[in-house]
Amino acid sequence: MASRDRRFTEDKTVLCVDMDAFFASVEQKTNPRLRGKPIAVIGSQGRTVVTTASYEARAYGVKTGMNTYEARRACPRIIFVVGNNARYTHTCREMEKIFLRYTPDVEVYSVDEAFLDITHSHRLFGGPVAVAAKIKEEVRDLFDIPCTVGIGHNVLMAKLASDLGKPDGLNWIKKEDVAGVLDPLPVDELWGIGKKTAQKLEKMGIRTCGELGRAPASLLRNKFGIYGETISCMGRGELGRAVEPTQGETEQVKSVGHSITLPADVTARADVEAWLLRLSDMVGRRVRRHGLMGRRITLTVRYSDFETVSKRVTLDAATSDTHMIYYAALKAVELLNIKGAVRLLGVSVSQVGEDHGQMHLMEEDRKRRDLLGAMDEVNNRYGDGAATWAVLRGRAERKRSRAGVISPAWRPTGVRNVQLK
DNA sequence: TCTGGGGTCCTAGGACCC
DNA sequence: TCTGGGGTCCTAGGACCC
Repeated sequence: MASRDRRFTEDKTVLCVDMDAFFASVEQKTNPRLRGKPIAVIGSQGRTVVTTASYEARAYGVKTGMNTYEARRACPRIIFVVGNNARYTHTCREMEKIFLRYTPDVEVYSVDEAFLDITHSHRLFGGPVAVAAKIKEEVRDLFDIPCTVGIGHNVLMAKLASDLGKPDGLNWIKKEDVAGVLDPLPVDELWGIGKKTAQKLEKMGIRTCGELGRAPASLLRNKFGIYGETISCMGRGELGRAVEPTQGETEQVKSVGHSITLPADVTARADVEAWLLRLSDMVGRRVRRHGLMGRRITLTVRYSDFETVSKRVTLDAATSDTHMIYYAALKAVELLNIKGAVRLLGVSVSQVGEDHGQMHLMEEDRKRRDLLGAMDEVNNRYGDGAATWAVLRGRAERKRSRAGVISPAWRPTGVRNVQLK
């Protein structure tokens, strides 16, 4: 059914605005000494990977996802810069204001990428190319950073146009040119087809989008299920997913979570518990800030050999309480029977819904809720960790990094703004 | 100095019921 | 007793994205 919707959606005029090496560009703009140099933006200190490499670094082969060791081997002069999340989300917010001048249908897909449906507005500004050019110019004027704008008749083609147009490009894949562009294009250049699917397709003798689009849909359906129908359409440049305007602060999410690769592997149960309390508190605060509650708690554990396992615990009632989340995580630890050195821990809350307030809280519960509220206020005003739990002292808390984490998947508003403040 | 962190969606397989 | 089949709900894990 979803695939059928995808097939028969009418043509639109869609822009994909994608910042070029966004985090690196912002850092180079902010700090002139970094301009023209190979830099890599990384998460917090410790065991981390390259989040964004500047184009100067990419010339040496530095790529997103490389660990710092590999990056330095590829480019000995590389400068590592710890990311500044507040700066990126601020820039993203300001950019959204520019987009909204051209259409109300703006989907801020991530902190560095947005889709604009300009089907009904582009004529006011002189057509799709004029809109794209104006947006590029305004972004350049205001922020002094480059972006690439792709134009297509749907989201899939707009995205592909921007990918093919990078960097600092303006690329329109007109409908009549779609087949010609797709025919020789490797399948994994399409948005939604990754390495694994590309490998499976290759075994079937399908390497290009042209081959994918011409392959019998029944064959793909048998091999990939519903997804097979979707990629069959994608091979022909059809993907009807509409631009979904961002809801801002009222946006609904399905899960809220945090995870961390520990500064060093831990084996002691007390260390695991201390980190879990810290993660539970981060999750609880974010959930409470947005007036949400969730019923399902998922613990994720990655061992030193990178084996990653998870355990879900479903509560009798939804909660936003740090301690309820924490106790559920501890229960999951018991069920998992953790053995060996732990590299990463994650806690997330799902089956999330709005907190409508509890009419008949017990006295105990009300006290706890008041305490959490007071702690949230202190932390929001004075910074993460100003008010914390006694057990954290000397363990996880001491190792807390100032930088926090950065993730390109963030959005500037709503629950998916991950900044804890 | 080996390999981040935030999400969404789909599927296989087990439990349970009729 | 030598073993149905359909439906639903739940969980763990995988693929994909930025």
